[in-house]
Amino acid sequence: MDRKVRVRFAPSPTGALHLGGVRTALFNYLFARHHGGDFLLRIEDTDQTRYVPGAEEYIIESLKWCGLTVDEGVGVGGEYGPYRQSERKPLYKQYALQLVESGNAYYSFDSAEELNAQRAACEAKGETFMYNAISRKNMKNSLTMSAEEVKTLLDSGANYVIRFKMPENEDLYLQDIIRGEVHFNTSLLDDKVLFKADGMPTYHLANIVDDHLMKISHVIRGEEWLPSLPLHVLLYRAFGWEDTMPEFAHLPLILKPVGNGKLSKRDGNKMGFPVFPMEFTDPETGEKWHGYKEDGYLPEAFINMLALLGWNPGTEQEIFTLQELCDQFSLERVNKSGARFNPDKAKWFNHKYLVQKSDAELAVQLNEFLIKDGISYDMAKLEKICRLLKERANFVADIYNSSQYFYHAPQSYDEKGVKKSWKEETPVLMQELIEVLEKVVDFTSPNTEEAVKEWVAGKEIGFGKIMNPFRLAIIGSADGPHMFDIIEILGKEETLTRLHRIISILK
RNA sequence: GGUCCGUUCGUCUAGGGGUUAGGACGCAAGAUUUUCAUUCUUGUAACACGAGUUCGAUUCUCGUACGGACUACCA
Repeated sequence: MDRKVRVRFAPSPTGALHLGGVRTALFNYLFARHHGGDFLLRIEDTDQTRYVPGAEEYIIESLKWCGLTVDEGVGVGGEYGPYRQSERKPLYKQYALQLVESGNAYYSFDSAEELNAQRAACEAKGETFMYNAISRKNMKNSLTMSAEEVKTLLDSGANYVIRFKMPENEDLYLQDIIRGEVHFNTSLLDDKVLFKADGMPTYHLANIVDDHLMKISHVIRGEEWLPSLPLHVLLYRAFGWEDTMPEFAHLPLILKPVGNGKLSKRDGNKMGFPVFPMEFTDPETGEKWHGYKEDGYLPEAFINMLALLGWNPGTEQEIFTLQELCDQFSLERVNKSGARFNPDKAKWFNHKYLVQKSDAELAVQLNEFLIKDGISYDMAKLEKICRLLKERANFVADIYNSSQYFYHAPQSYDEKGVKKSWKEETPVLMQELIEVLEKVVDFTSPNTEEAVKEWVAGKEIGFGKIMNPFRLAIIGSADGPHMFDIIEILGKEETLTRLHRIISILK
C-alpha cells in the first residue's frame, strides 16, 4: 500500500530529552525528509504524576537547536490536533469502551492492595504474577462478575480500569523493518491496562488511537518498546484498523561508554560528558545537567555524531550535512545491536566542524568569552587568532584558553622552558633580536620572519637558540602556533615590550 | 526467574560461503617543524564458543555463553 509517509516523535515530558531520545527524533526526521513525508511532534503526557514543568519547552527547544524542524504538532499546530495527549483526554474513553463492547477488553475492579497481594503470593512461590487468561478468572472483573454486578459497581462510581483481553495461545509473527520477523506467543503476555482509574488512557491505548487518527505510516521508536509490539498489533486488529496499521522499526539502544547497561542521565555528570542536548536543571531537585550546546558543541557535529550511532551509509563517508543525511538515510541500514556511546568521537566530530567554520563566525563566538572577561579586542585580530588556533581546538573554548597570551602578557615563564632554552648568552641574543625587529617597518609575519632569518643566517647559531627564548618571552611557555604569525597580531610595540620584559626579569 | 532482541579490532562500524577481514575514533611510532599541536605516513588490534550443513564457514542452521530490553493503573 502506498501512502504518505507520516512519522512522529512522541516523547513524554518527564524530564530532559536525552541522547537516545534525540537520536530517535533524528531518525524519524531523517526518514520523513528522505521520503518527502511529515514529521510530527506529539507530547505523551498521560501520566500526570510524572509531569515535569518545563520539560515540554525543553524538548521543543532542543529539536530547534538540533535543526530538526517539526511539520506538525505541539508548538506548530496542524489539522490532526490537539497534539498533547492530556488535551485529547475526552477522546480515548469511547475507544476503550468500543473494545469492551467488541469483547476485546473488560472492566477490572481489583484494588491496588489486592493486586499487590497477588504479586506477593506469586513471588513467595518464586513466580511472577501476570494478569492473564488464567489469573483473570480469579479476579474481580467484568468477565467473572455478572452483568448486574458490574453495572451496580460502575453506577456507584467504583474505581475501575479497562484491560485488554489478551488472546490465549496465539502465535504472532510480526514484522519489524530493522529486525525482520519477530515471534511471540500471546500466552506469555498479560492483560495490559488500557484505561486508568483516573480517566486517562495508558500509553498503549493513547498511542494506537493517536497514531491511527493522525495517519501515522511508520512507528520508529526505541528497542525498549519491542516487547509491547504484539499488544499494539493486537490493538490495531481489535479496532479493525489492520489495513492502515503503521510499519514498525525498533532502534537499538545507546549504551554506557564503560560498564553495563543503557546510557542514563547519571553517566554524564559522572564521566564528564553531556547526555542532554542542552543544559537542564531539575525543577524538583535543583540538580543541574550539562548540555552539548553549553559545552560548546556545534549542533551539526552533535547531529552527525548521533546519526552514526546505529546507522551508516555503507560508504566510508563520516561527515554529513543534515541534507546529506536526509538524502542517504534508510531504516534498512540501521544496526540491530546496541551502540556504546563514545565521548571521544563526539569531540572529534566537533573538531571537524569547528575547522570548517569561517574565522569570522568563530571570532564572534570567541569574542563572547572575552566580553565576559571585560576584554575588548579588535575583531579582525580575533579572526586571525581563530585561523591560527582552530586546527588545534575541539571547541571555541579551547581557542579562548589557548589564546590568552594575546590579551595578557605572560606573568611568569614556564620553568622547564626556561631551563631548557634560557642560556647565558640568551639575553644578548634577545637584545639583538629587539634591534632586528625594530627595523622592520611593516610588521607582518613574512617580513619579520625574513628579517630574523637573515639575521640568524649571519650568525653561526641554530634557529632554535633564538626562537625558543623568543617564544618564551612572547607567550610564556613552549607551545603555540607559528611565532611570526603571533607577533603580527600582537604588533611591534607589544612584541618589543615583552622582549624587554623577559630580559629584565630573567637577566 | 520468564519473554523478546542482540554478539566483527578497546569503541563506532563495513563486509559476507573461498578477502592480506576494510574504514573511523583512541593509542603508538616515524616524517615535517623554532615549540606544542595540526598534517602526512606507518603500526597496534576483531569475526564469543561448540556442533551441524558444505569441497570450504567469520558469513547459513542449531545449541551454549555473554550482553541488553521488557516484565506498573510509567512512558
